[in-house]
Amino acid sequence: MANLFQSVRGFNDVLPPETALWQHLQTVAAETFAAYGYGEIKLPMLEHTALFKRSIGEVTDIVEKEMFTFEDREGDSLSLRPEATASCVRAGLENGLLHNQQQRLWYAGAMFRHERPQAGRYRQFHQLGAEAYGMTGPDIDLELIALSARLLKRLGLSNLTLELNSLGSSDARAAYRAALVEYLMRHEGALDADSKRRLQSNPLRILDSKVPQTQALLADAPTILDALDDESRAHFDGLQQGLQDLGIAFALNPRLVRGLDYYGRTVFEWTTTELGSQGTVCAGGRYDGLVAQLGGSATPAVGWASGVERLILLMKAQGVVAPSLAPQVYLCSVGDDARREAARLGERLRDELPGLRLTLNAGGGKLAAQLKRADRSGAQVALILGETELAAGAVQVKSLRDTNNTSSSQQQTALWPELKDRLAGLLCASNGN
RNA sequence: GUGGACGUAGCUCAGUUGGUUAGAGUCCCAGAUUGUGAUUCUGGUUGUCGGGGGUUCGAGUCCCCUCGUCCACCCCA
Repeated sequence: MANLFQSVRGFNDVLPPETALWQHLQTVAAETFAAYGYGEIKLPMLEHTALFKRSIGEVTDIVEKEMFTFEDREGDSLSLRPEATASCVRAGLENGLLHNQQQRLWYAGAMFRHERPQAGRYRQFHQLGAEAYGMTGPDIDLELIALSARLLKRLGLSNLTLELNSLGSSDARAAYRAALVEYLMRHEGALDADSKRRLQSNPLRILDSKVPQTQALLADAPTILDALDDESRAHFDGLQQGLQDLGIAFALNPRLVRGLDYYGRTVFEWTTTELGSQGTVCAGGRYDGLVAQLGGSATPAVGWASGVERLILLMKAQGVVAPSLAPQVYLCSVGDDARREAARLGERLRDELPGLRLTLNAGGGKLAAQLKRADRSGAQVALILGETELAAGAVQVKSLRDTNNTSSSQQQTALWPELKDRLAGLLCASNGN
């Protein structure tokens, strides 16, 4: 054990039964995206490093110190994607998806960031995301938030807070940034070291500092919502109106900013207090400038991404149970002839009932041992095929779960042709939960 | 990247101020009726005490290094 290989730090295996939750999440997400007319886009995990520098921003933490970057055999600098929005825009431009048209896209996949691992934060992690292109008004911002709200709800999650802010136009943001810097400079002595450093590199990030002293200082700082330009103001008002129309509760948070440079106007986050310091479960916003910045014609865009591991963690914390993938039927056999017939019977039942989950006993064992495996497998019923049953063309159908039934209903003999109907009834019953 | 806690059978954990062949529960396997599980009883398997080095007559217990997990910071989904 000690000598075995270990996985790379922060790169985790996901095992059954947890994978059932992942499958459930994937299914619900695909259905929800489809319900809003979003099409799935599959994007590569590796891109030219320059794409991320250009989109996310040279001086962001992600680009400066968190990317898995390396040279390939030709000497090109490549990076494992730290997020998918840049790839999505690149793919949209490269495939002509963004030229004078609207697009609604979603993606799911692994992302890579070289951070110190922690629960809910891994070096390889997974995101689900949605992006919409070519729509300027707040209606599409609203749609994306409603979509995220529906997804979270359908996953069975609750106690989440939607935080909302607007970063305004780039001009308004620049003006606000200057005002904020000016204010903070006047109180520079009271700033923590990190914030002082950010004063130069990325002053807006000071807004979400956790240092109490800095927080106190920010209480009297100018707020970005007061600095909004008229157009952004109207856009933001429209979005809030829409959220009220749809009954989606939100909390305005003028300190909500993003770590990626391309965001402007609407930004939002779904947060929870049940996941320790990794409380953001879904986040996004508008990035109208990015398409042009990556070489396309000016194209408005909005999107969000959600951390799958965090969603799974929260689902577990809130007791969400995935539909069971455990076998419904476990087929036991006694004796060589019966074993061979059982294999045939198993295949036939799977032919007749395509949704059936049937485990065929393998590796021999006495009947007692086989039934023990049947029980542990989670199956509803065990089928027993021994020499007597083989001769009669029948099996014993033994219920493993109904404890309060009479013994006669717990085990009955059924002829092979009857099995399809017997098990079909079982399928309906167990799909219900 | 910074600070802290932790790392003992597959799993959950106990191992007193360093002292002989390292324990429990669970799981797994076998038996307790010859073809009947989940309950019960009996027996059995499993560990280089995360890895490496050091101190010591003696280290799971102390020291150093290293790897990993977790928490907070940081960052963000």
